[in-house]
Amino acid sequence: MTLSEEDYIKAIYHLGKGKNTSVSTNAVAEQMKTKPSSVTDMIKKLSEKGLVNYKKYQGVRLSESGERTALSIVRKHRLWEVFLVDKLDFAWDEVHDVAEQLEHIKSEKLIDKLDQLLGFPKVDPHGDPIPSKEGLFNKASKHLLNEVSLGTSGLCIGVKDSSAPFLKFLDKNRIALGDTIKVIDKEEFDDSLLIEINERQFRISQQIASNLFIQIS
Amino acid sequence: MTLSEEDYIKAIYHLGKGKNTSVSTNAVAEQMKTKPSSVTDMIKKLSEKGLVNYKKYQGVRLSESGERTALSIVRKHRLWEVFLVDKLDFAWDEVHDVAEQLEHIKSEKLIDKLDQLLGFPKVDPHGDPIPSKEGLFNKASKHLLNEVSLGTSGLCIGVKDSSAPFLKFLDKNRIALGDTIKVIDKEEFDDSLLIEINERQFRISQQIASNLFIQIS
DNA sequence: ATAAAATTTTAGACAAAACTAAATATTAGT
DNA sequence: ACTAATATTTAGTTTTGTCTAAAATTTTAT
Repeated sequence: MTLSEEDYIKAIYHLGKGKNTSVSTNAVAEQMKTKPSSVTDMIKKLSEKGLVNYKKYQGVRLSESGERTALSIVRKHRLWEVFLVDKLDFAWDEVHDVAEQLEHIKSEKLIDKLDQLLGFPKVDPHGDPIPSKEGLFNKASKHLLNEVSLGTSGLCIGVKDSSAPFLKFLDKNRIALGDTIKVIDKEEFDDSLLIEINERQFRISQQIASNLFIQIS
Repeated sequence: MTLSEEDYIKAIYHLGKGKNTSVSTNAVAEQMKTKPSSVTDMIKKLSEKGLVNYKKYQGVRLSESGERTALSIVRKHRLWEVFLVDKLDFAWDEVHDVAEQLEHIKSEKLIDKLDQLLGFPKVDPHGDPIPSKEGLFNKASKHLLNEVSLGTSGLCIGVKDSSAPFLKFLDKNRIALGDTIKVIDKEEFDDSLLIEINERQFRISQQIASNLFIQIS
């Protein structure tokens, strides 16, 4: 597997996850910041290698083996993120680009030992689950904050958007994974929420709420 | 810098280090396991970028900036080796290939933090010095075991050949860095040595001796 | 000193992964 | 159902790093 092939597999995985449908050429092109024609070329190659199922004009879908490959890359990415935060004191908004490079390192032993060093973590610094070696997830039930009913409280366990600007916003507002969040009130006009975290009450917009996962107590 | 450019810079560095002379195209080709014509092409590119000094038919030599680049790669390689051995329990004969990949990861912060995590080591698991961020070495005086005079004793501080077979041989014979070695006798016929390590006396060939560095007490 | 041998460079090609422009297929709007 | 708009693929180039074969230069050996 070349670096580029791995990037495509990961892109197709992320675009297709959840939905049970195939991924369009254009969507992959946008994700990969490349042109649709380049995507077609690469998809053909991946298809010949049996990593994706592809019929002209019908989009792509990962095959069994493509899925395994994707999960192994995601596993590596997330373990490296944990390493960067737990062992090297990176902030959670600084890890993405480095993990993006580290995920391509080829050594099964390296990843097994890293997993061990980190104490077999189940989630990465953004609360995303780390697939096991066998490609299995912790399917913990989690809810977007903007979708839970008024009065609900729960543990903040993850973010949907893990871009640096959003994570920095959370830091600035002292919202961290592990905090208990309670939804006090909802404003009908703009769907903003009044929430309580550690005795503090404040208002967050719908955009913020729709990117925070909580586990309902 | 592409991956390939970095590999060439490193190869030229290793071939030229010590000697104060330029490196031949053929030598680089052999080291890189590629053809001389490919080397010529790459050298031209590196020369345009100011990383090497090159005149047709006269071999190459790293420029100031090429040297800095090489040292930064060597620093990364050796720090990762320490990480693999100290933190992930790799054996010293298993680290090379993985470090070869890790050395290309681009993040200054990553390397600084790694250095800190490891306690600012001065040498890698094979006893090779780790350049500082500024590209400075610990120029500890070390001697090849086959070159010291009879009766000399000292600390085993490094290996010249760090290939897996040689390192495995040392493990099997319970010779490790940090051991005190004394040269008891030398056989004129084949230049083999009778040495003493931890009360044990045994004979090693000239080939072995010429790949062990000691620091004379 | 010069011919033979070895080394190095040039020229021309190829594979991977990207691109642009043009052609083709699908989807959507009326 | 048919046309317009959109999405996708094809064809033909480009760039990077490699290769082979041939030409040029340097070194070695008589």
